Amino acid sequence: MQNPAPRLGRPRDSHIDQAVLAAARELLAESGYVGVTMAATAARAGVGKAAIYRRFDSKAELLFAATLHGMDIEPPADSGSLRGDLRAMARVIHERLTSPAARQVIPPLLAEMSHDAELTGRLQNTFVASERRDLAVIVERARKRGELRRAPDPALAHLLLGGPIFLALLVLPDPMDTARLDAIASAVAAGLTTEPGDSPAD
Amino acid sequence: MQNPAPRLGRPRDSHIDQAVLAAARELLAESGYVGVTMAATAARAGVGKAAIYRRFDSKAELLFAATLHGMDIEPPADSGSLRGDLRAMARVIHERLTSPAARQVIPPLLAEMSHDAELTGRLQNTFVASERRDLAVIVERARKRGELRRAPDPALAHLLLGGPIFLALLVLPDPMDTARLDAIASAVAAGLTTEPGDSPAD
Amino acid sequence: MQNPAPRLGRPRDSHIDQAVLAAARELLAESGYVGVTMAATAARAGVGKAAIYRRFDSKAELLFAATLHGMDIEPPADSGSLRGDLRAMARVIHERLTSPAARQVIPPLLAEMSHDAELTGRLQNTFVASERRDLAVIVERARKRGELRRAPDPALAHLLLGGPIFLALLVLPDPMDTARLDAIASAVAAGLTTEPGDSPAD
Amino acid sequence: MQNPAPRLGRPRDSHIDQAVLAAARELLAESGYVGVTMAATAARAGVGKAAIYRRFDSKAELLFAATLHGMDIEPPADSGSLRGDLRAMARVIHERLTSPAARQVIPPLLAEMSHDAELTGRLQNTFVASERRDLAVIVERARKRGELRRAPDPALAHLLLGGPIFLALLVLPDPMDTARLDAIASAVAAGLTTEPGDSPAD
DNA sequence: GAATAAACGAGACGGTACGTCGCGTCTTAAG
DNA sequence: CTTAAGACGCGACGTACCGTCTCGTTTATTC
Repeated sequence: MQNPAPRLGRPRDSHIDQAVLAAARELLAESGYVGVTMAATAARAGVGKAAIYRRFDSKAELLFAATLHGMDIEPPADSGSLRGDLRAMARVIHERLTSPAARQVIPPLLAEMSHDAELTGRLQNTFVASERRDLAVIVERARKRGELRRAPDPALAHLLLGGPIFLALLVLPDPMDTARLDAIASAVAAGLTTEPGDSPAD
Repeated sequence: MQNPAPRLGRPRDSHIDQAVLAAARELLAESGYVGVTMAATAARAGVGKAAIYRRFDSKAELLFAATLHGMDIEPPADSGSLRGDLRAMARVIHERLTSPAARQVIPPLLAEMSHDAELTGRLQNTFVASERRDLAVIVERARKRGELRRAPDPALAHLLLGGPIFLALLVLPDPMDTARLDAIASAVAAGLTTEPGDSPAD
Repeated sequence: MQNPAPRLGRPRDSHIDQAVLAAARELLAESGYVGVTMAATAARAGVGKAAIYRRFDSKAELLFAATLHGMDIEPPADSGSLRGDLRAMARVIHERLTSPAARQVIPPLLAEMSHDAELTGRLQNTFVASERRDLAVIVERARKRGELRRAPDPALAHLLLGGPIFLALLVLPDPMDTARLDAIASAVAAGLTTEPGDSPAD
Repeated sequence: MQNPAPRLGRPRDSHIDQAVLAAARELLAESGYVGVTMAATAARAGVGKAAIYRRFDSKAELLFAATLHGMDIEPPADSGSLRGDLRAMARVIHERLTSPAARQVIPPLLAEMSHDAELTGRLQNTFVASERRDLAVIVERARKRGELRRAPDPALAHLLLGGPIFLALLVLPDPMDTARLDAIASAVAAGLTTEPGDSPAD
């Protein structure tokens, strides 16, 4: 995305924003990430290519905005237990990652990250930051509940919970079922609950 | 890669295999995945493009072969405990994923997977299958040792252990340190050890 | 150019006319015809693009107005001989065509003529018509003087005198010197003086 | 055009040369210079754009090659008189300039000359140089015949004869008829025959 | 040893997306 | 109604890269 606030001259037509994003989503669904073309998107939206490039610096930014931007996750409700909270959280994370659009778009965007710092920031912000924030809440809740003696690093919790989902999305052929999702959440809950010193050998 | 066995005519020059792979690795280090060009690779190797395409079906296959192929992981030694085995395994997985070449190459290859079934198989075989096999050994060992009452699904173990490492590689800016790697392994060990029914709410 | 006479609402700011033309001339000198951009001209003049298009229909019209319009040639003084008159006329024509601005602008405008009838008319009026008129005067003067038995077609005279100057401007690398200009005028004078039937073979 | 002589690798397909030039000529006839598009030319020729750019540096070079290149004028036959030779020469020049393709292409190419030195050379070579050469022959023939005491500068002769034709082509609406062409040639013959000192006032 | 078959270096080829740029029009708010 | 600013539709440009094909040449195996 680009700078949002000019106050002089003709203002951006917000209908175009919507038309472009919609066109991009349609083409993505029809032809996949590679099949989405700036020219085709412009044509589908009834818009000039320049109008797109005025809003998005690149195809990657466009498709990010069309699919992932604003897909905020809701703050997790208190289920009464750490494990319950993690299960809910796992489902939320999973859901967000496995929408058809997201499945199409995430791998190429991850590939783009190496040459696009701005996109990198955007992706990290969308996924990592918000999820860590929510996990911090969950973990703190568990500590207050007495399930945890000390609240572990939310970043660790995020890796433990989100990592398996992420890996499954990217390299496994078939989507995960709820049972497996719950098994992951349970294992993470157990892993977080057990103190580092609890195990016999260290 | 392609079929290896014609027996007529001039045989393949095996020097070329090496020269091409070396050239690809050099260019990858210099310019990143996108910067690697088949033409440049051929030129650098002192070779025609056809000689490359005779060996590799596509740029993706070439770079896979140049960086990831044959990077087999050694079967994990018995450390005496599940947690110790997982720590060793975590380090092995991490090491393999974070070589400079692998970091450059993995994201684009993941993106390529959607339109290249052969590559998909190759990647899954290299990463998922071998790691699952090794984890199966580890888990079975722990069961025999008495650490686990029932051996959990190796696929689950793989997701739990490999997922966090994978996620960190792809979306986090900085590499993981050993402490975090160990923390992950410990948490996974605890998660696997705790029976599903042990927790109060299920 | 466009219709000059609105009488309602805010009157045109005549400072803008000058600023635009000056900006166009500056940019023309700096960057040549192609390098002149409507946007850049507007910016240089401190003016909106609309203010330019309100005055000129196109880039071609603008640059015509900025460089050639009003460049009227003075009626030729009587030098006492056809040859003298033609020499004076040749210099006038040459001078008008070889100002730096004119050299930059004439070839593109000639190219534009094929798709712009209005511009065609303007150019023909500026160059052909006025020069023919003046040549008609010169030729008629020569007839009265007795140098010519019959006044030849002024259009022919114009082609004979203006053509060589034009050709030199467009395709020759270096500008013409006065000697050559005089030689051309002399030859044309001789050519017009000699009756068609004077030559042996016809 | 570009360098003609590689001896390694796959040779240029000369069918493509012809197909591209033919396509360019067709499109030129259908849509005019501006209407000719590199993409359309490629499509029409059943060829990739790169194959065109490999042969021609720019649209201007392509259209030059498609219309004017190789349009050499034949050496003028001896008609027995300077005037006859000039008439023949005038017709040859006129004919070359007024083919439909040439009429379309010459004005834009003249406009391109200012930013394309190579094209400038090509055009000067095609038109100026060859015509001067032929005129030198004609003038020398006339001198030997005794029609001229001294052979005038062929460059001057070229300006006098070619200039009017050129001017008529570029700025006059309608094509010239043969009568006018002959009148020009006659006038030039007379102009060249008359010695500079013959006229009363110098 | 000649014939065959394939590999080889070089680079042309078809195709196609990219991002940029300019033109001339349109849309604001301000005057 | 004019102005400054600048967004808009359109569409061409020239570049780049992919993966394939075509040369002429080289190098083994097979007849």
